Amino acid sequence: MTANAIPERLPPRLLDISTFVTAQVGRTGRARMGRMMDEHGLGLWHFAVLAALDDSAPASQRELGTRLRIDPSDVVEVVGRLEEAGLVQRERDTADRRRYVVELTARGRAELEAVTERAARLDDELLAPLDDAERATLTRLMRRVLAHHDPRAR
Amino acid sequence: MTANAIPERLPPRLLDISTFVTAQVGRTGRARMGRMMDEHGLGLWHFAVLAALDDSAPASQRELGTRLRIDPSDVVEVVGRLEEAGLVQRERDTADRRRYVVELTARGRAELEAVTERAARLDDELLAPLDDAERATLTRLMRRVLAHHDPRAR
DNA sequence: CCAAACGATGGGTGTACTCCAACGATTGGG
DNA sequence: CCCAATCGTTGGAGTACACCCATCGTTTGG
Repeated sequence: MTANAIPERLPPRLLDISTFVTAQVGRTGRARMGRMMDEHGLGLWHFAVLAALDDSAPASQRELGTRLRIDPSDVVEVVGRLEEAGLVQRERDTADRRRYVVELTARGRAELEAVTERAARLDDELLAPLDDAERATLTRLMRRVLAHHDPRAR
Repeated sequence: MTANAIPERLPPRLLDISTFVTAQVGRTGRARMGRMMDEHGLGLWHFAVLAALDDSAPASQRELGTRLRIDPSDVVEVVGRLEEAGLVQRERDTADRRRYVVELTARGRAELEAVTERAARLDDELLAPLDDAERATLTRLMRRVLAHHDPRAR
């Protein structure tokens, strides 16, 4: 009589809502990424900032903030930790001494490379049940969806 | 010179990570659902509980908790608000008077119906850039992915 | 009949994430 | 030369979420 008669199943109504399913998958994916970054002593934001610094030239902290939609107040902490870890370099702009010029260091670039590699592997784990073609399809569709809601994703 | 030279674009490195893209989409979807539920005076948990009560018979609060992975402590508040709103009925189990039997009321069922309808419309908005076939594909793939990570989704 | 188990409840903790107000330093325009 | 605006910075508020624990009434089993 101790056997639980309740099936450990989520309500069909919820499973029929793509938003719910997507949010759940996104949540677990984000959690895994977070745990992975923890092992590198960094948070998810740090990864985003490193990536932003890599793909476009050195930027001021404010530019980083607006680009990644992080509040300027929070950028301070993120860049600060990255600097402490020796992953970025922060120097006053000689032209405008109010702003900092934030730049990737060699170590920062290497770390970004390593994290990117691990992220790709986590992606594989997340989409494990899908074959290559299905993963490509899913990724393509999701990117279109994201681009529709966030112009920055184009 | 006031024109911002920084492109309002997310770093390609991030966009190449399915986990990131999925998490972003999930975030906006969840936010929209939350706003919608707010208009009904409820939170996302309340929707989940109503759905759980609808699809399977009346359950105890503990069963609801384990099924939806909500801490028993938190179930109390959710069910409490639902009862205040007249959407569920809470009575002592005559067989085991320790437990409550939580049940949907007529109003609760109607509210669930209304919320489900609105959720479906929000789903359409979320997947707006995709045609019907693509939406079906995406939903199917995402459900398989979720099922892989959460046995309750099968 | 009494100790152990169970469900419901209330309270509190810790952690992210987001946002806002204010300040010193600096710049550029009037 | 002065004043408004900008940048980085500090500090803190607010919310959401997931936990954990102590308590109380009830039931169960020896």
